[in-house]
Amino acid sequence: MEIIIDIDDSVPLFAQLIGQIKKAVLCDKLRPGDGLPSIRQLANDLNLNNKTVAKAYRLLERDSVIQTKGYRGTFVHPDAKANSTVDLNAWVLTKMGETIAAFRESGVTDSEIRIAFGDVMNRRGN
Amino acid sequence: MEIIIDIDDSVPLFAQLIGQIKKAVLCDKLRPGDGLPSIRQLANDLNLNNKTVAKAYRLLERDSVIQTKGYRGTFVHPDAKANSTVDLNAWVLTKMGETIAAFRESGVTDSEIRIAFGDVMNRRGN
DNA sequence: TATTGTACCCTTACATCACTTGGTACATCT
DNA sequence: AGATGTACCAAGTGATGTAAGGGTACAATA
Repeated sequence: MEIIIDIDDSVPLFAQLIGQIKKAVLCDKLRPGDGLPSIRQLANDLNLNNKTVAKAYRLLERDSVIQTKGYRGTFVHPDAKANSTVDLNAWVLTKMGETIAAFRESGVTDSEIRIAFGDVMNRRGN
Repeated sequence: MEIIIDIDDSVPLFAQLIGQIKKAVLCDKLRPGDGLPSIRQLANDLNLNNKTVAKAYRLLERDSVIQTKGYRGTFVHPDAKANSTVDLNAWVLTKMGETIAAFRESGVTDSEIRIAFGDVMNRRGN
């Protein structure tokens, strides 16, 4: 598995990692059940921080592209290929767009929309 | 009509102005048809910038609390009292809260929500 | 004991936006 | 001429978020 990370790319490092792994899955370079490098090892290989790799892995597991089996390591999810094409962000983008469009049509200022957004996001921690 | 603006208050100046005028309407210190000071004059009286007062007036007119009659000045809206209690932001806050709650329950990261929000807001200027 | 994923602390750099102020200009009315 | 609301471009300050890094620690496994 070859992974290339470009520090100068505007795309965040963790996002690049996610993209590379998803692409590897789609190209059958990574097959369900295959083992992935440990967080620390991959971070060392790519000269990244553990936290950065851990973040990528966390997001990939949430999307069911990979599967972490505790202390035994991390593996490619059985349905990885299908889940690599699913873009959760697309649905979020659509839904968010509808909501904001409704606000704007009601005459709500962009400024007020931003304030409301900030309030809601801060009212409950992640 | 007495208006008190506190520079050291964390509440934005234009928001303070809006609040004061709405309160004056609710207390019958301002009645429908009453004339309001011109933007420039009020800005001068309160030691504010024209733009700040203009912004407050613009928002107040959007909410039908006041009515600008071109070059003849600005007046209190006939339904000002009713419209002063209506809080557009409340509806925005609720709707926004529902949308974000749906995202969170789907496992979407706060980070991703913010990115989607930023994308949508920037995709179409106000 | 070494390694696994995970969690928490704090810090840095960078970007974005809200708010405010400044100045200038316009068409319209009195 | 003077006043009205409105529009445009520009700038600085402060707050806040992301991304990334450093460091340390934990329980569970081989």
